[in-house]
Amino acid sequence: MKIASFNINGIKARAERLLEWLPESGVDVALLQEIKSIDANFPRAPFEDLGFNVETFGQKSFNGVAILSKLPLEDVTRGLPGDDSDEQARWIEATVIGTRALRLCNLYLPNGNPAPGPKYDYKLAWMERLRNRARDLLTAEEPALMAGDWNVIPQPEDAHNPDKWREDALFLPETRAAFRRILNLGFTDAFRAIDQAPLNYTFWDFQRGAWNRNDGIRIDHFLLTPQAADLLRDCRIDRHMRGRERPSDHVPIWVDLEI
DNA sequence: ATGCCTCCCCGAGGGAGA
Repeated sequence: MKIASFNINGIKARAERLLEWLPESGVDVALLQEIKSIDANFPRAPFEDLGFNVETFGQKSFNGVAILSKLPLEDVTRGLPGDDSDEQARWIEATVIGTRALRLCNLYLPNGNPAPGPKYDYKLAWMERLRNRARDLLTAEEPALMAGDWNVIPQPEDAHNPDKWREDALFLPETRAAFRRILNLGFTDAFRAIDQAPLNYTFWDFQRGAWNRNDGIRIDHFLLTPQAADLLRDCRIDRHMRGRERPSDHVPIWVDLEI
């Protein structure tokens, strides 16, 4: 089963790219972030015509996540547990059944800039809630994954120019420590399990010709439970998507699981 | 040193992104 994560930076602006990439890539499941759309305005029909089931958790203008799946999606839940007052649409879960069940958690982690400040406080609090959900996933001892735009640069080799990011919410020591606290519960960073090389990025800024200079960062990640990691066949980044017409600033990353 | 693009809202120009 091939499962991708893709921050599309607006479904209306990216529907065309997405509709050509889905058949090309042969993904079974696509976890989308930043749909920037309310559920009612998500253009479901063209994706359903390609054979995908569509589950969305959107909001007006900002954020918003969605799951496209060729297999039926079961037990869909919306919103990260732990704060009923949180109105930002950044988390959706569902189960797909292959040769066995796989729980999918699709996340759009807060950016957190400027740091310090209330936005950074929100990011760290959100990561603490995420850690609680992650712990419960491990307790189940089943194949599960948490994937999406984590807005975390885990290590210096995950940035072309790490010094530029030293004061940034994506790379501050406290951010990286919070990410490690989740990872060290017992998850596998799927990309690093497959490829340890530097210069592998998933985001390049629109400005300053970042793409042409490969001035990128690796911030889109797949974290696998041990039972999912046992099934990992491959994990790759579709970096060619950044060079297409009217691209997102992120590109897809995908895993192939033997399930 | 610097938000230099691109998206959203909508129908001007500001907020957000990372």
